Amino acid sequence: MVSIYDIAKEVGLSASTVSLVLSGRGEKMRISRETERLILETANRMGYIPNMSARKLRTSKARHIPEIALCWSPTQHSLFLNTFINVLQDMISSGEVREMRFIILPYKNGELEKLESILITNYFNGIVVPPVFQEDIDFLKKTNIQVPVVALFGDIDQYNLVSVDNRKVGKEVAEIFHRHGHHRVGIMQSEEKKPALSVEQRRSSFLNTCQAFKMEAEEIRGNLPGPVHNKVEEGKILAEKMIKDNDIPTALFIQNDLLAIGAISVFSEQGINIPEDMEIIVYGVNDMLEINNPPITSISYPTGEISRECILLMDKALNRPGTKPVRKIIDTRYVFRESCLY
Amino acid sequence: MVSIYDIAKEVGLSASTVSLVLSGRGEKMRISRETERLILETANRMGYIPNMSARKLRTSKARHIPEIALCWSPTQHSLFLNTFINVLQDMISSGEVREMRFIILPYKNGELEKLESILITNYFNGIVVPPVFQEDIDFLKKTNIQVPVVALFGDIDQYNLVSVDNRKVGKEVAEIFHRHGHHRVGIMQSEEKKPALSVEQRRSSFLNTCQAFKMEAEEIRGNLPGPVHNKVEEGKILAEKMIKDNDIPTALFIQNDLLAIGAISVFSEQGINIPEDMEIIVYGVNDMLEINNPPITSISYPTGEISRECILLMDKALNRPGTKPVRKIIDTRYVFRESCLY
DNA sequence: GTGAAAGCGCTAACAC
DNA sequence: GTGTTAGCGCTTTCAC
Repeated sequence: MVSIYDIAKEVGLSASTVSLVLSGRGEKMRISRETERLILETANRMGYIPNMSARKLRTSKARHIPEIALCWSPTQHSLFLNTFINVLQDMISSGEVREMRFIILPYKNGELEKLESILITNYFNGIVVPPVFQEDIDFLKKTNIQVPVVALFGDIDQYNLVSVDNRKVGKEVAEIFHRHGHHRVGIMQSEEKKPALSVEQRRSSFLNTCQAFKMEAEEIRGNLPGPVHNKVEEGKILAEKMIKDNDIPTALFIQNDLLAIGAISVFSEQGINIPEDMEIIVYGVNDMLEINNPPITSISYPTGEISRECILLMDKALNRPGTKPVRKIIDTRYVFRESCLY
Repeated sequence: MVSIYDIAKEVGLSASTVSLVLSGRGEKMRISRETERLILETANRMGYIPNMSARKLRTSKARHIPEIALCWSPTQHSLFLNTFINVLQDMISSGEVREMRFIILPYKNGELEKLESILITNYFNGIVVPPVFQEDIDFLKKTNIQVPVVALFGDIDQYNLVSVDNRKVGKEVAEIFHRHGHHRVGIMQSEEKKPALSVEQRRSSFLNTCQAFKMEAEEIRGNLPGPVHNKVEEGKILAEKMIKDNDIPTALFIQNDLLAIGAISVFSEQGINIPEDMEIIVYGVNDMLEINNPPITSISYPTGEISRECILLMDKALNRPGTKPVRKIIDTRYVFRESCLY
């Protein structure tokens, strides 16, 4: 990497002159226009990029602001990151937690491992990571990270955890359906090559509980015409298949809000009455569910609280490094509406 | 701020011993258990937080990775940030642009100024900022930022710009309505204390064009019962007001997807036929619009392209600092559906 | 087992 | 106008 010394050598001047010019104070310090031009040009030609670590180290009179890596995968719910940022700002400006900065480290589901070299360099004061696949969890388990880690999913002993209890959600939905006297229920989720582990946990727990209650439980599956990027569309396709196969359970658990919106629109078109013919509970949050006719019962991932607890935990971990990891399970929020009353 | 020297002095040992212990290599270097415990405890008690700038500077054999500030306000569309991250990852891993890291700097609409001290310290290799209110633009205009800046909105001569032409959108929608022979049209937007400047630009341009075409244009306004956080709900309220006042134009431009979903659900309940009684064009993107009955014509903010161009521009600016700022205007994407055919 | 010292890239005070 | 020098906080080599 090219430093100001390289530039200085190249143009036959001292590093301080180069520094002066590059930080835009050449004029003020009365560096000659010719020198200035030469330095700028050379820096440009040599592809100079200032090393912010050096600059910060040299000039910061104030304290160092902790830098936290925020590993992010595309399948996180889009609302989550926005919420996280809002909550962060509120908590910092209210003085509830110390100032900290989040650096985005993108990764793809199942490929968290690719960030290994970055994460183990210890170039961050902390790490926030929502693992999605088992591979990501396995990677975290086996990797020895020296800085505080807050995971947003997964069973990893050595790190802090803020999460929801997905198994409990699956179980509870089945219990509600059982309490309502259903004998034939269904569960619908997106047909991805590989589902997120959280989806899988809710699913298996739902199915197991149904079995325990002797309810016939069916998984809604459909052959999709190639990859479907649009979950609303996918919901429609799955619902159409149900109807075609005359496979209509009396209660349905839909694992995604967009999927639900698509499916429900088909049900209402096809004259399936909700909740009379079929009760519906949706995991996810979407204003649409509320204004649907009838309004749809939903269980939502508490983005605000998760963000809040995550930031709180990171703050504590920064202040008291080496303390035992904390596991914080946040309750999901049930909003009972007409599609499936309590 | 407390450094390893402070700790060393406190425990009466040398900085290198402290460093060894704190970086978890005490065992390997056969530091005594007692010393180790003492150092750890003292560091904890004194609130030691490692200075990553110093660590990076000292240990990085590799080149410095540019650090870009990403100013983010809560009103940015939630999908945008996710898209940005995905696009970023693709572009970096494909080698299209150099590696760079984004640091999130949250700000509230109109309060970008509060980031001034951070932004002018030059602690970042670049800055990406989507200003929302005029105050934010004014702040950027008057502030002398030394590093490359890519703005995602606003007329600011000295910085790069990647944006859409909001005025053109407003004008074009009015033109479509005129071409379809409408005489009485309407525009609906969220009743916020203070609208984003982009919304305002589309609005005034729409209204001006309507006037030029001698179309009667009406702004849909409603007294909301207190603050409405839910835009779908707000859309319903506004639509209900239209119906109550018997104020139904033959063509309507709705400036937000969620607003539209709420409004349209009311229209269809109340027997207003789309497009026969009223044509509708929506600014925004939502899978819902596509599966509505009838499907809704929409104009979407091209998050992917904007992200792409923004990252491309930043990459160029890093490689060639001091080159003239570029203004890149991206076309919005029209998807004509039944609610208003081309 | 622990300490001394060098040096990462940069800025700024001061010297000339 | 430009150069010399010290030092930001940390890690690491080498010495003892």
